[in-house]
Amino acid sequence: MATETVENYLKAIYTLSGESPAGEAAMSRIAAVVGVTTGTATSMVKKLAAAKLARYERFGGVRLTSKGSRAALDILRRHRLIETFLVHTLNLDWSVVHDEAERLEHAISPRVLEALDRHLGHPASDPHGDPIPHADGTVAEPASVPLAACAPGSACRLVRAMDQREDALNFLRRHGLEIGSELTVESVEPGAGTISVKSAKGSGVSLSEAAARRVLVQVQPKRHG
Amino acid sequence: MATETVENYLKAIYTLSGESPAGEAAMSRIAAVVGVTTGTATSMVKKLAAAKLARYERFGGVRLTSKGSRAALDILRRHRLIETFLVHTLNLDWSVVHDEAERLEHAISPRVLEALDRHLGHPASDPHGDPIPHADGTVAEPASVPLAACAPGSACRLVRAMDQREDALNFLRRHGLEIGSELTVESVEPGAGTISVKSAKGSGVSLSEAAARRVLVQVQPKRHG
DNA sequence: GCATATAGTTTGAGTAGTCAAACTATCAGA
DNA sequence: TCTGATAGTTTGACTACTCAAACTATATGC
Ligand SMILES: [Mn+2]
Ligand SMILES: [Mn+2]
Ligand SMILES: [Mn+2]
Ligand SMILES: [Mn+2]
Repeated sequence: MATETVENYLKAIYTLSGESPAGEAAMSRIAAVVGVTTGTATSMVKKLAAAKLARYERFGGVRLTSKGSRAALDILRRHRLIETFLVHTLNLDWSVVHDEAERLEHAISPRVLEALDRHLGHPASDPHGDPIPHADGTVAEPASVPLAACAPGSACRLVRAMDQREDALNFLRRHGLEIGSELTVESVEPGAGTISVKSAKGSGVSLSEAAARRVLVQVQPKRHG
Repeated sequence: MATETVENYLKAIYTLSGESPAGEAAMSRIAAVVGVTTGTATSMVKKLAAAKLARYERFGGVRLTSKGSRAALDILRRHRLIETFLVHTLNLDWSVVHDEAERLEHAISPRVLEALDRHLGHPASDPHGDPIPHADGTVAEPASVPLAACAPGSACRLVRAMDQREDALNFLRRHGLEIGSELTVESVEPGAGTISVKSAKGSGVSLSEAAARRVLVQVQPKRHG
């Protein structure tokens, strides 16, 4: 197996590539996510390339090989199953489980992982709505749109919170915004750069456009009548 | 916190000291348990001494300071709660959980540990009968005697399996010897160096004296009539 | 087209942990 | 008391990872 360090780099490159239009990860972003200097990231990426886990050329972007993606998905599966366990079985709050899973994901064996998956009933997504990759390396990403793209009056269901920092998740929870919450877009103020929504339970709340881009929803079909 | 490596040395020194009459751990035993050469163990023990976790002098034995013992008990608490979780919640076999816990024990935070303890109902002992140290650093070691010390005809209850190697535990399980099993000592053959016992469920079985020294029992009070 | 800010790279040095092999203290037996 | 055998120590070298700081390519803005 890869070392804990290598696993963290693979996960960082995978998620950054997914967020970028070019499908590439920038060295400085990798360094920031992993928590090292860019010089350190450069030398590590060279090692990943030598191990055929990443493709990379000097001053060009970094992307994973299929071998590297497969490994990254495996780590993501571990991470998300552990988060699900921490919330469903141990009753920890969704705002704290990310950091816990960040360490446990490197210590769990395939045997324990599959026992966990069985115990949880093979969940499709984690407490933040992130899809859990299957053991065979496939992932089903349910269709969804950023809340920021919704027109005023839209009725939607919150399906995923992309920003998993503790305070971001606490903010959502405090305002009745959880995975599965039904909400209505009250108004969009491009001038102020805010979006006001109202959840079924909980009063209305305003989000910045940046925050609303990191909250994914499914627009509800219109009701008859 | 200490590194994973340091934690493994502390646990090794703690358990070896407990097994030795002098209350000391020999360098070669530490090296064997941790899985390094004796030279490596020597240099690591020096670091532990510098960190006030162990006391040691050249060519003398190694023992933990109170700070070191406290740390070792904390690791043992994590290890045993994790084993208990793996058996009770995830239904893994008692013969495989030791190795799994060996890695997970270094990745679990106090928050997750206490949630696990709550979820399991604050168990007093792990699947092998090893007592689980309390969060305050105390341990209750219930009285017990080695099966090897029991006279023929004794009725006892199996309370602890000290040899946690996979094949040793599988052997016991296969012959109906589990934690809590009632058993009777049928005969002791000093010539052959064996002890024959019979469990309530399961046929009789012979153990070597060495194996019987690592199985702890409580002698049952005699029944009336 | 050229300067410069930015992003990326290289180098040199350091920490943590490890091994192989040369070496040394200790203790038991002759 | 000497002599090995055994257990423990030391040294030198290696891997994996990291940073600070000097350096360099690339993209932008004028
Ligand atoms: Mn991680
Ligand atoms: Mn998640
Ligand atoms: Mn361990
Ligand atoms: Mn145990």
